[in-house]
Amino acid sequence: MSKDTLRYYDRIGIVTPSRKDNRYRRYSRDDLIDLMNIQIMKYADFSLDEIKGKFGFHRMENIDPAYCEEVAAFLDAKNAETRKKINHLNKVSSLLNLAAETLRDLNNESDEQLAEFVREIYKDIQENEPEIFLEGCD
Amino acid sequence: MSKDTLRYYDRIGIVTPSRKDNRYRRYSRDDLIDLMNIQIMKYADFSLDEIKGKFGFHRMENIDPAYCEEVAAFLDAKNAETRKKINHLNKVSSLLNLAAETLRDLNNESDEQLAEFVREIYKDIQENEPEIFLEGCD
DNA sequence: CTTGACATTGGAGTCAACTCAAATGCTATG
DNA sequence: CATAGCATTTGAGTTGACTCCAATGTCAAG
Repeated sequence: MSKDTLRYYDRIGIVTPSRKDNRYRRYSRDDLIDLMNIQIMKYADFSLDEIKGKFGFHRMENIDPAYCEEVAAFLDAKNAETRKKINHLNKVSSLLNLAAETLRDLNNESDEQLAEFVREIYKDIQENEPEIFLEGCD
Repeated sequence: MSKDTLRYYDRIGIVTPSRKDNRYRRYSRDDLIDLMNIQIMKYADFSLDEIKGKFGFHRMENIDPAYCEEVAAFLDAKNAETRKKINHLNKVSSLLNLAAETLRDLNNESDEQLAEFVREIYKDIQENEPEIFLEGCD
């Protein structure tokens, strides 16, 4: 992580190292553990806001089962989201495959296949835009 | 798409509808096809910049094979990227699973499993940050 | 004690893709 | 012909996670 990033995290209160009397930042072992956890969380696509809410985990004295369950549920939600993204990307990958194939081998029947697939995807897109009216559209 | 989005696309030159003498925008059939293609491209995670470069495809008179191959190669590159993302997200999903499980069932052996997996991921992260020196780090 | 290389701060800039606001123009309806 | 409800424009604001800058402070080596 860059210095600027660390200063930024300090500013927004995500990792606040202690200061000596010279005002220089000093990162404790626990701070470093926090930072490593943050890297992992970012890898898992958590926003800094989400991270800020959920993690004081190296102070492991107070393992409140209710809190654990809460966090677990949060992770589950994130996982559902993640699986949705994977689904989306799998479709994208198929689409790109088909499109490249079609481009390379024109007047193939893959043309119609591609068109069909695009229609599928178009339905997906429209589902995410509920209040669009199709009357008079063609 | 919102009006503002359409105006924005016009501004940046992605879809430029014709104007009547009243200066109102008028979208032709081809414009609409462009817009639909753009929706598909966005679904496939192309940036507007990428879209701007690569698409005049409804004017299908000039099917230059060399150009087709170029675009196909571009799609292939995008696909490789997409597969990488899928890979990443699959790992994330496993991680979230393991983490939730571990949280729900503490002092289980899944704890060590999780730790191992996190170490794996940490390697991944470090590979993307080549010039970090580990001397003296623990 | 000077110098160079760090550290500190507040504040501004960056990116993409919109989104919003204010001032003004056009048009269909009563 | 007044009015409502659209359209137009320029230009600024939004978001998240940094990134950069200038002005200043601190420290270790020579």
